[in-house]
Amino acid sequence: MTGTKDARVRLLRAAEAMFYEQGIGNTGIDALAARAGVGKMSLYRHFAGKDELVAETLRQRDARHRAWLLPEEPGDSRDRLLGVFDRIAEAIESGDGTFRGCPFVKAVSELEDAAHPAWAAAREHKARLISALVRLAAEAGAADADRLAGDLLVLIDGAAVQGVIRQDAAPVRAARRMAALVIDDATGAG
Amino acid sequence: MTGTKDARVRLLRAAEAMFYEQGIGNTGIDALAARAGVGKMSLYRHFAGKDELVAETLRQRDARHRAWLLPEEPGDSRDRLLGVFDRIAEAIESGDGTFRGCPFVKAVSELEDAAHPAWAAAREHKARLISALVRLAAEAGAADADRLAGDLLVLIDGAAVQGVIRQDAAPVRAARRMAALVIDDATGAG
DNA sequence: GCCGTACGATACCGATCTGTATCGTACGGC
DNA sequence: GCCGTACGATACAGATCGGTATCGTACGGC
Repeated sequence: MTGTKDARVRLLRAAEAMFYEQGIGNTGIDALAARAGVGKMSLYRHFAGKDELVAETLRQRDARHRAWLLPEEPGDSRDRLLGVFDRIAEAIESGDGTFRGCPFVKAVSELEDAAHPAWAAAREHKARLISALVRLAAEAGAADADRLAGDLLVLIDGAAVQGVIRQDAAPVRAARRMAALVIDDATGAG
Repeated sequence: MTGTKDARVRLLRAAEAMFYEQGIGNTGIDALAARAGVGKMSLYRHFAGKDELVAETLRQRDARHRAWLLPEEPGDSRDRLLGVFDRIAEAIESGDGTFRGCPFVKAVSELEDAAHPAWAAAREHKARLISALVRLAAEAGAADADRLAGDLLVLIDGAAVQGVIRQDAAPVRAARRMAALVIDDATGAG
């Protein structure tokens, strides 16, 4: 390996940013390698091709994205569940038009072929996110934790999509309100 | 005009289908003209370019899409609002993997540039859909019809996105349940 | 019956795409 | 100190992209 940060991680970093900012189809291999400061052939030395790079990018992002939405912090389970919407609202308000929605939804939406490896990565991410939500829902005392987690994921994705189309956090706050309603309904709180 | 159905409408029909099925970026001009049974030059006789064709396709789809989600039918306003989710669930269950989510969300998600004419078309569609929802929400007796309509749109888009990723109508039914909860909460029903 | 025009077909343009081949080179393990 | 290897750079291949130019033609208005 060279003294530089390893071509592989530089490629993954550049790919993650460019795929998210400009779209996967609109990001060429040459531009990607250039931004990574890497020879084009290094891409094909480390990945089978662009599709595999896309999938690996999402796989790497999975844990980070979940940690961002549900950081490990002490606190009430209900607050942590609602915190997801605060993270999204912050991203919309602080980022100067940088927010482009859930990276996994975005990727899947661009890659029509459900057999694309990115689809598997996206589904795996959503499954793991659901697992985390189920755990918190159970901690919060939900009668049906699975159901509550599924409900929350609908609200999360809805909030992200609406937040993108209108560049506004208002729909996210609406989702947060509904989330509180649904949580309280599921936990028998008032 | 020739005896055929007018090149313009054939192009719009083919474009709408292909853009939705395979994505905008993945649909080439040549393939599009071929599927429309039209010479390639006819496309540029009727539209300024591909971008304008994309936008016009969405503009044409707007009214049809809203009529599909909220058909003009007699009946309780609350039922009509909830019917939106039944339409989506039907589309997922009947279509053999054909459902790919809201066409406007899909287009916007693929076209990064917010200045693309398709963005304006998508926003206009969502605005008109909101107006229709506000009207029904008011009819249903919502204290704050604007707020209820916004909430419902979050649920609608969330349902569509989740329905696509998992090819399953379960998230749509979850959204419908939440919609009922939110409507009753807003109208003081129980 | 003639003329204008919208048409389908096709060849072409320059740009860009993914992926490959081939360099010279600089660094690390032994 | 030498050798293997991972590297950056670059040229190239074959395909496809959006868009233009140029045909011959068939139809409708008058």
